[in-house]
Amino acid sequence: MKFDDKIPIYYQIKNYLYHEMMTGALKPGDKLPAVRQLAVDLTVNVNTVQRALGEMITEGILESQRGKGNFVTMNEQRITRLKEQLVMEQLERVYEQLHALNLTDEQIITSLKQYIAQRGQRDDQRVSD
Amino acid sequence: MKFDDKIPIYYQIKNYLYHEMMTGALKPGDKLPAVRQLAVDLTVNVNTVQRALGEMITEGILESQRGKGNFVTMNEQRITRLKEQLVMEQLERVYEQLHALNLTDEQIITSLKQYIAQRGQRDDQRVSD
DNA sequence: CCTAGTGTTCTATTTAACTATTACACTATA
DNA sequence: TATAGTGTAATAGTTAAATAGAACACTAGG
Repeated sequence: MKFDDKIPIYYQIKNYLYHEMMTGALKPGDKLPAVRQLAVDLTVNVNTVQRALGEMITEGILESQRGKGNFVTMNEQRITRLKEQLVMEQLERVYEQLHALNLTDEQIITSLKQYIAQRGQRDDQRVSD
Repeated sequence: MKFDDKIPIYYQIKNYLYHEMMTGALKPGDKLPAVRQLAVDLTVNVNTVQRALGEMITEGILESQRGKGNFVTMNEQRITRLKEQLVMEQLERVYEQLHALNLTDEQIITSLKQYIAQRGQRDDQRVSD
């Protein structure tokens, strides 16, 4: 896995696992790969994986069972709330950044629409999906 | 100045200066505060400031004159391109992140609109501007 | 009971970022 | 020419993140 060296790896691992949960690749109750296996898959050290998982366990998103494995919480509300929170964080950040670049609310929305439209064109050229 | 400890300070300083240029607080040809003064203002070390400025000089956004100071480039096209690039980076990032959270193109635009609308309400309560 | 698979913890080491301090190079000006 | 203000560079020390390696604790199944 490729990492952005501007951001701590354990932090990027958390985001990776969040996304796996949001897209349904990891569902409530699912068992995660073993920490040693995750470390191999992500080409990082076990301790780095453990740090990421440790925080997610503290947050109540994951549940650890010693000797068995790490599991996604069965509490679906927690996952729903997490998704809302992650979306909100992204919106806040992009809004503040673009606002700081002196774009108006209108310009922010317009530029996003344009970006998506252009991206659509670009993707259409690759696959006529 | 407050920094996000997830991101290198020199990197955040670059962004800060970018924003100063985008909002017109720093115009083409303007002289920046002395590196030592910037270090005091931002409560960081001179070397950290220097690292940020050094990269911006390499990028051609700033021009350094030994003994005189650091200046914003007179080449306005470079600044225009920089702004376009910064906006595009933000759009790309938020799009990819929200897409990874399984939102459709439509949902991405809608959620941003909603966010801005809600934010507008919130701001209206504070100041009837 | 033994073993394989799992999570957990610890120590030591390396590396990048940041800091602290000092020195050097150049410019303007009194 | 002396001095103050500026950028530049080098050295040394600190800290957080990441790595490497080992040991410990628990579970399941033969």
